[in-house]
Amino acid sequence: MQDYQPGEIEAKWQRHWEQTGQFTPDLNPDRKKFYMLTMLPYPSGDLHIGHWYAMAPSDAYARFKAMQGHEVFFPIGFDAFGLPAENAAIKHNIHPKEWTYQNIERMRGQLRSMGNRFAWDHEVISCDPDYYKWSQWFFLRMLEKGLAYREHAPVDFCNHCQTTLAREQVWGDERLCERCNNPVVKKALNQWKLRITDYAEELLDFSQIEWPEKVRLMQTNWIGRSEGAEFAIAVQGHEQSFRVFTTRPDTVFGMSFCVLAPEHELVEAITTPEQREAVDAYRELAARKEEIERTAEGKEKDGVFTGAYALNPMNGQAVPIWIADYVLASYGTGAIMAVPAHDERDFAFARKYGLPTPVAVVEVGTHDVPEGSELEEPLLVKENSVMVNSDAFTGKAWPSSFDAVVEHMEAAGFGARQVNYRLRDWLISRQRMWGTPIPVVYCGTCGLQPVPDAELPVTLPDDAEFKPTGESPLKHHQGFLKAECPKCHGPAERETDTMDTFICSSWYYYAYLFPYWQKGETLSADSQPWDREVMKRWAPVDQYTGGIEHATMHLLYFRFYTKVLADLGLLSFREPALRLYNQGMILGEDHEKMSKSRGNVVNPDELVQRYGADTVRTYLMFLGPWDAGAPWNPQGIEGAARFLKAVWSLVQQPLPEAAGEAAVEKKVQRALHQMIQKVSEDMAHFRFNTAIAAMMSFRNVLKAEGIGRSLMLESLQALLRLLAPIAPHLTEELWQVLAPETGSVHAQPWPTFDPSLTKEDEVTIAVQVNGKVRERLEVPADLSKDELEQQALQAPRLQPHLEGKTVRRVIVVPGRLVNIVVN
RNA sequence: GCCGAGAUGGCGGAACUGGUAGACGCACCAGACUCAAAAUCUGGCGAGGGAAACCUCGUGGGGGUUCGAUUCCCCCUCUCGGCACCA
Repeated sequence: MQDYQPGEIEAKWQRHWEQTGQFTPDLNPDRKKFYMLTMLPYPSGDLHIGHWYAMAPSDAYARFKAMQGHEVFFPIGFDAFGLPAENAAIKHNIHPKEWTYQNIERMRGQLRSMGNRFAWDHEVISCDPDYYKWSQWFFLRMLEKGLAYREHAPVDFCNHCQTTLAREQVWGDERLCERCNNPVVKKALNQWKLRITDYAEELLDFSQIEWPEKVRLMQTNWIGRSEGAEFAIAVQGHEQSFRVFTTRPDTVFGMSFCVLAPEHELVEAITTPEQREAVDAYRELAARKEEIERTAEGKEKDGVFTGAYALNPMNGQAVPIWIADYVLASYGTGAIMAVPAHDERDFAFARKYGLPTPVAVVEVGTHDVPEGSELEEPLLVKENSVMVNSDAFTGKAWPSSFDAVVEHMEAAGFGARQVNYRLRDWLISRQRMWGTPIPVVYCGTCGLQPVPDAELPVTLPDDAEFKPTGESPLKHHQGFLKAECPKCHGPAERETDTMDTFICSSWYYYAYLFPYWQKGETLSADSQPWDREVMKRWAPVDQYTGGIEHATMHLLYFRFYTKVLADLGLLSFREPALRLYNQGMILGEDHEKMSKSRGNVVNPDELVQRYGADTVRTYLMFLGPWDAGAPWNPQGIEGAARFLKAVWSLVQQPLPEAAGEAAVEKKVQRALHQMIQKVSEDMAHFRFNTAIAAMMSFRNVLKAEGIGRSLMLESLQALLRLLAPIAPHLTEELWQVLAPETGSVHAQPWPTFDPSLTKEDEVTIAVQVNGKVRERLEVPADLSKDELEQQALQAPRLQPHLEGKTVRRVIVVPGRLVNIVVN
């Protein structure tokens, strides 16, 4: 018998599968299609065990679906733009393109060693001009529709990476850059944004997709919808008024002051001469605070009185207008009505500055309405609140209190119902070179002009100079910079900002179906980015897999993009992926996140060298539930290796010659059908760990003496087919031993089970006395309830526990247990 | 602070709809094979008590519902993830 040599057989089958084109889908299949997608990797240079943990189980699922009769498309590509390439360029004096393609070449080999059924001939690399030409084309369409716009506004800027960042890329309390972990600062710049907020409402609707609750929740919170009212407040003695947003219009009679954000446009006009100095000083400080790193400083609220008064539109009462930086310029209207009696922040502010805290709502059923001055903490009631001290509205209870006030505002014409979102428009400008150029030019005469479609793509120069200035080399590359105005043909300057790389990954799953579509062809506004018929047949993605860390970034952007593309008339559906599964994270041996500095990184290449890809795959899937992630155990992999070796020897051994023993065969057959059932159910739900456990158990059953030739053959064939998605090479090699005439194991149908054969004919019944197991009885599975009760009551080992006691009750659960209640 | 997930042997984990807790694997112990080791095979393996039969305890802690709770309810502790002055 030959030894199991994974190195040889794995390389052999990988070559064979690719040469025979087994994994290239038929785009016009006569069977049901299945688009399986795993998040595309960034070509950092080395495949990490985390890539394996994400991709090998995805592959197993794709293979499982294929064996179940689907035409499966499981593509792969590279998210190839990004900052690391530029950093490498500066450090090693190599063009980012060169660095990136070298890495891709290396990672292709590593990815192939995994044995995945990737459709390599559909590979897409996002830094290829034939790819980003379409990113630019989409951008131009969005520009026409007003979905892309340029704005001068304060944005988050990372000094280390020398670029702006989207809100989603700024992390944590300390507001750190997602990439380099340095604190970001605020900077006012001209920046390109996409109107994702136009889609806020639709993005909250998950009814068309089956996504994990966790992601839906995170996206919902991120979008942050709140219902309320917006209304105008006049400034006493001024023409101007300002608008405020509130979720509690029913508390409007409790307004005792107003607060404007320091940047609010009205501050200048309404500040009185006496307050001018204090207000200016505060505004300056607030502005600096945004520039200075916003480290964890005390969160005590402070502010300054403007000297002006606002008139409560409900009753004409004058209240002071303050400025304070706890009111954000970027949310709502940048101004609030402060109702300190019913809001924690307003309360703290009011107490600090001695402002009144009048009560406007109380809990239903309150007899004595408290005096505002007596409050020790704000009165936070909503669902069970009733309005008090509120003129004609007194006595109105939630939720009609809300409606009554809003209806009054609408009738009187100073306010209306309003929905606000925390979601901000997507800032896509990056001051980096290694990204998709934004296809616009700036002309001294004509201003901003889009690059004509026929001139796409605007390509990156191959000869840019990389200096450690931190600035994008595009800014100094005359060949790139100089352009002709498409309108007046005078001299113009190209936009040097590039697009956020999340733009590339927002539509890559469509590009996979048509890699480098219309390569080299001239475009126009009427170009078609894909074959509509094939797109209709294959998209959207049936199953997407990837890490949860993208919940409010990529996973939000790509839903948004699909909706935009649908509105551009390019797609006939509005969600990119019907089902999503988020795998967990593989941790180091020390239960900590893997990192070079901790020295707990596991190198997959070494493991493949030592154990073979099949063993690595099997172990990764056996570790635990896929969505939970698990720590790596260097010894644990031995278990997977032993199991595969055992399967190897089991199949390589000569089949038994002697006839089977009926009793043994019955047991083995039952175990076989139970295994098929269990593995089928588990695979369908990504429960690879228990599927593998079931196969291990079955292999233990196959050790029994007395299994006849045909049952052994049937058992091994079933086992190989069930194991094929997990250990594709080993099973392929062994399949050629058992059934070479049928071709590849991966082309075999998934085994089916006979439910009648999974049933046990004898069961173990636990017999309890007062809930404690005292005996276990082997009885026929179909034994009647009464007989079961009788047998249980008579069981000899139970008698000492029944002696001298009265049987009060007997609970019989057929097939499970008998519980005798005595006292 | 708010929202979400979780806590089971030495370790990773399993357990249907409330019904025998610890499947499967790792580690460990003993035995077989071997001159020996590795590999492989066989058996054992939650804790405590007992010569044994067995008994008691045991799924983060406390309480509750139930004949019966890892599973349901209430309170608490800890861990992880997300958000964070969002009016």
